Parts: sequence; C-alpha cells; structure tokens
Amino acid sequence: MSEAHAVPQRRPRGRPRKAPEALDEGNRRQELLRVAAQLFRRKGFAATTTRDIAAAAGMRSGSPFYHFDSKAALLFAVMEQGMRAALQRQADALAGASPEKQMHTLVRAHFDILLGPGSDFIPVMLYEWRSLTATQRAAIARLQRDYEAAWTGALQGLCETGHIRADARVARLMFLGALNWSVQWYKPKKGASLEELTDQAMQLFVPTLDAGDRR
Amino acid sequence: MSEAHAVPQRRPRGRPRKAPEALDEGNRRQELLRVAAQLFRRKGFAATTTRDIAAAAGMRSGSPFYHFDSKAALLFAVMEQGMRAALQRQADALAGASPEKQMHTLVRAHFDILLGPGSDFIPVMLYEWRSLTATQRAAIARLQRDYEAAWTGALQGLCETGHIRADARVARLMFLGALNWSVQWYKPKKGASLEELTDQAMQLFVPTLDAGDRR
DNA sequence: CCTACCGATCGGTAGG
DNA sequence: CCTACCGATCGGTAGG
Repeated sequence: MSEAHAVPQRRPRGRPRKAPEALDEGNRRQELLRVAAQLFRRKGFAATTTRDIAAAAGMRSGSPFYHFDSKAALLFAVMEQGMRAALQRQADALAGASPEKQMHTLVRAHFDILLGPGSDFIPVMLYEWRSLTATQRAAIARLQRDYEAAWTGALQGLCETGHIRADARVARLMFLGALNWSVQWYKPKKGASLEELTDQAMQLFVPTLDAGDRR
Repeated sequence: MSEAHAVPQRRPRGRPRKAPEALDEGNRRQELLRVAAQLFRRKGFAATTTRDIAAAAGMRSGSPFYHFDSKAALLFAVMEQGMRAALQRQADALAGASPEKQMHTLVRAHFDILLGPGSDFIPVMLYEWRSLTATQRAAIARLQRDYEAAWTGALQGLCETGHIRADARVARLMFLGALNWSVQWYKPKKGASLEELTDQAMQLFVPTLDAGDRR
C-alpha cells in the first residue's frame, strides 16, 4: 500500500471518483442502455423518467445526459443496438443450418431474440415504435428490412413447394405477429422451453413439412 | 392507487346544468372516450395529456375531470367499453353462424373489432396493458377471459378433428397474436379487405379445412 | 363545463 | 459524472 498523498487541491464536491479505467466509459454507457431497455419495456418510454434510468444505473439525475444527448436518443440507441444484435444472431444461426431447416432456424433464433436472457431491446422496439421521430423510424426500419428479408426468402420457398398457402408477405406478417405476441404471455420459468415453443409453432404453421425438417 | 372503476360519481358543486336532457351528458362523455381512445392509440397513454383530450373534445383543460375522476379512469373506461362492444359483436356473429364456420366467424369478427371503423378501443387495450393498475387489470382480464372462451371452444374442436396440431391454448395464443399484429401493418384504404384478410388467415392457419367451411 | 390556479415533476443545462 | 438549478408542463382542484 502506498501512503496517502497529501494533495492540497480543493476537495471535489460529491462522491470521490473511482479509478478511471479505459473501458469504464463504454461500460457505463452500456449499463445505461441495459437499464433503460428494462424500464422502457416495463413502464413504457413516456412513463419512464430519466431520473428512473439514472437511479437504476446508480447515477445522479443529470448524469445520463453526459452519455446521451436526450431521452429520445437513448430510446433510439436501445432499438438500434437491439436490431444489430438480432441481425447478428440471425446471421449466425442461418450460417450453420441446412437449407431445409431454414424456417426452424429462423423461428428458434427469433424466440431467443424476443424471450431469451437480457432480451428487452426488441420488445421495446415492438411496443415503442410510435415514440420515435420520423427520422429515427426510418433508420430502424432499414435494419428491420434486412431482418425480414431472411424470412421472405424462407417463406417464398415454402409457398412454392406448397407447404404454405398465402402470399409470402401476408404469411410473414401473420407468422411474425404470432411469434411477437409471445412477449405478452411467455413466462420463462414455468411452461415450455423455447425449443418446445419452436416445435409447436412449426407444427402449427407448417404442418405438412417433414418432421425432420420441422425440427 | 385510485379507484378507477367507471363509477359515475356526481360532483356536488358546479354551475347548475343547462338542459338536463338525459342524453346530453352521455354524449359528451362518449365523445371524450372516443377522442381519448384515438389519442391513446396514436401517442400512447403516458404521452397523451388530459389537455390534448380536452382540446380534441372541444373543451377546456379542466373539463374532462367533470366526467372522469382521473386520467387513469379514462383509460380504464376506454378498455372496458372496447371489451364490452367486442363481446357483443362476437356473440352476435356466433349466433348467426353454422358450427362448421365458427372459426371463420371468429376471425372475421376479430378483424372487424381490431381494424373496422372507429376501432381504437381494443388496440389501446392491446398496447397499454402496462398502464393499468393491478385492480383495473383484473377487471379487464375478466372480460378477456369471456372473449377467449369462444376461441378455445372452436380451437378444441379443430384439434380433436385433426385440423390443428398443437394444444388449444398455444394455438389460441399464436392465432390471436397473428391477428392482433395486424393493427401494426393494416392500412384500410390500400390492400386487402377484411374479408380477404380473413380468407388468407384461414388458409394459413387451417389449410386442411374444407374450403366451404373456411369461407 | 369554465376560469384560475397549485404543487409536483420532468427533461435538460451550466459549471466544475 | 455530480451539484444545483431552471423553465415548461402536467394532473388535478376550488369555486362558480
């Protein structure tokens, strides 16, 4: 232990600073996003105050504005990060799957994105769309189009092979709607696992697919 | 927590009413519910001010509180009235339909409730659930259970006859989720009619049903 | 249902 | 990242 420095400086007001590590700033920002996503999901964007968010991150009321320009910027960052993570997860899953099981892979990855651990970001996107400005909306919509493209591809294949009777767009909207609704009723602890849920969804929507490809 | 049930408690003070016509007060109250539903749907409950609502109804800022105890009571009244109307519509539709077409009837009525003219009440319920108090939630949940009971009945029949492969509860959640999601993307003007949408949903969900019973 | 108003709270900022 | 603070806004109320 080194002896305490006798620094003659005026004692800074407030809580003594921790050691300024290089990664610290990014960590604090990330922590803000995490707790903001959680609160936005539970209480909604408008009903969540920046003071709520600061407190949940162990900060004072003005401090979130050191990391984000505004409350609106925080909401946007939550959705953007959520969509980027979702796209990554989707791509990883599809890369290691056979073409026949594409649909199953998409559903399984989607449930993980919606209901897996730490998954508040996409639910916030689904339920706070109207809280975005037009500019923000356009940016997130671009990411969503990439995400949906994978679904359109898989669904078109199933339409052409007669496994699905509806045009691919309507099928995609209905299918994703059915899955997205699960954030309203799924309870991780009790009930089915995400694996079982995936099987049930596949059996319901593509019953004519070979059981081997359905799972 | 406020007692937000729609108890029309009359305030003792205030200017004596003009013409004490029975319908007049109800009309203003009904108008408030209508514009509140519209605003709650567009901007969300927390982001809608009671001043917004008053202005949309052509009133001054304090006047909504003559008709409703609180903003929370207004939200509850919107959802309650929406559910009562939905139950009525569902019952009417089922009363005049053959048992085989039960499923088609339910889907068609549901689209009407969600997307038909003047249909802001149920979308508000779907997207502002978290803005209710626990007591309010319990009251609306009771109405929802009645609404879902009709679906459970129809879906159990389809499970037993092999038209649907999943347990009735999961099937109900997935179906209603798929339909409910339509409030996010359906545009009344362009695109399919509600009748066409119903046919597409039926073809997607119950492809093995006879075409005659599907429509 | 209007006028006039209040107390609380909110997003955000200056300066360190 | 904190302290101290501001201007705006909000839900709600008293009294008529």
